[in-house]
Amino acid sequence: MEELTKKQAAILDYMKAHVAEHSYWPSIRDIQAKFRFASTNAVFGHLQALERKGVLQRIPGAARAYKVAPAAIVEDLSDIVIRYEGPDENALQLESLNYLGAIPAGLPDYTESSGVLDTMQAPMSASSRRRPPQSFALRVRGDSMIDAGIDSGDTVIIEPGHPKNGDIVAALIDGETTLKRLIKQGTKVYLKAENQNYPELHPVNDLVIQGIAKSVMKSI
Amino acid sequence: MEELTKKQAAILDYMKAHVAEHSYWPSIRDIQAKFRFASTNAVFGHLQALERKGVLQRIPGAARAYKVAPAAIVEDLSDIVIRYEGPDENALQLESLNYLGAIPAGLPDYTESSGVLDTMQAPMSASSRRRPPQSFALRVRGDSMIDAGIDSGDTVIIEPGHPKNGDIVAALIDGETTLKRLIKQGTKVYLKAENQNYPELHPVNDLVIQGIAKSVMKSI
DNA sequence: ATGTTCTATGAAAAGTTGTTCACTGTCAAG
DNA sequence: CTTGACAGTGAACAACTTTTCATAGAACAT
Repeated sequence: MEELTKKQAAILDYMKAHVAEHSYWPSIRDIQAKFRFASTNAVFGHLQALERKGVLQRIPGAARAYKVAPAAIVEDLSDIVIRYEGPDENALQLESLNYLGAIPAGLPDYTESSGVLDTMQAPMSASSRRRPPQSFALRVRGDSMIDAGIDSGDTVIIEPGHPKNGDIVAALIDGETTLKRLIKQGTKVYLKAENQNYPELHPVNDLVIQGIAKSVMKSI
Repeated sequence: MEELTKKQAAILDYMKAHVAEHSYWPSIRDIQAKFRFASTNAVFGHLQALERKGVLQRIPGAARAYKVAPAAIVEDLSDIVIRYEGPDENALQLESLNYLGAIPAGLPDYTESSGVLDTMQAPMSASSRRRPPQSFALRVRGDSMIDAGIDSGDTVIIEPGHPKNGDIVAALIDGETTLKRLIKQGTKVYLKAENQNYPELHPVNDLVIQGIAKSVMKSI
């Protein structure tokens, strides 16, 4: 796909965010005000560019009427399965995958108060690939978190942040990503599997928290 | 919630369907043309009524700009009365269901190339996950699907498609989106709640399937 | 009877919105 | 050094859209 410029990506992001928040598209003048353009034509040009590059479809003459292309693609994606090879028998094997952001704009039954789009929209704001990652999804392999309602095959949404005691975190240990509950006891930090067959705590020294597990997605 | 008149419900349905299909709201004239009103003011009055009854929020002066009240979301499903106005023989056949998913999705360049609408960069290499571009999420309110593992507060991912017998579908009934299991018995179609407290089947004859529930997302 | 709500028409006004024209400038590629 | 893509200003226009006004019949409850 043709590359978007910084401004074009910013405008597209704003439009998506506006739809997510208000459930309807912004007008050209809304965008103009947001980016402090002195002319509506500045926006107009960007929208034309976005349409020419195939990421946005305008409906000529119609107000606040757009469609977003179903793809702002990261092309060089290679499948990777994280295999656990260390001594910890309880470590989950996690497969990283793209967060699915396929939420059509202006959906019915969405309001700003629902909170649904906020959850879903967060990872979408990182449409620019150069920005640091925000949230992501991990597919769970293994059963060491079944007592927390996380089964093998589920997809866990990981968001950045400082974990509190008791949070389920994605942690990088020995180069492997594991999903466990973070337990602080005094100055010590443990990772705890949520499976009564493996109740013991695992003390760790060199720990990299990748994020906090906020929600789990299960196939029906 | 105050009861909607038949016309009001029909207009609200159309508006939701329009958003689901086009990703932007219809204008008053769009609605006028759909219902063959001779005056835009007919629509205007209905929209005012819908707003007064709290199911729709208009943004004064703005074009194609609305919000639907959260009360119109999947609320307590047990309270929903499914209108049944014909003899049982007239119950919908599965093949004749009005399916909203036949959407000219997005732009031609990206219809089939990738199922990912938007991505973010995972901390590791990521594998893409296919996903229909017109899927969306609904937050569930109510407990009538708890036996299917769908609790109040969960977010259900709805994907377009032709539902098979036994699928859990999001259906638009009387302006309300409901989540129930689709049951076909002979030539009749029922919606079934997955709660043993409400085991009976609900025959329906005016049904719009918005999509099939594929997965459920739970907060941790 | 009477007031209210729902429904609808028809025209016009008022405001919003998309679009076009003319013009200027930067920057990287060929 | 020219070409093309990108970014922007400013004004004006055309179109679209909402909103208001005046008017009125049907259904319904008080």
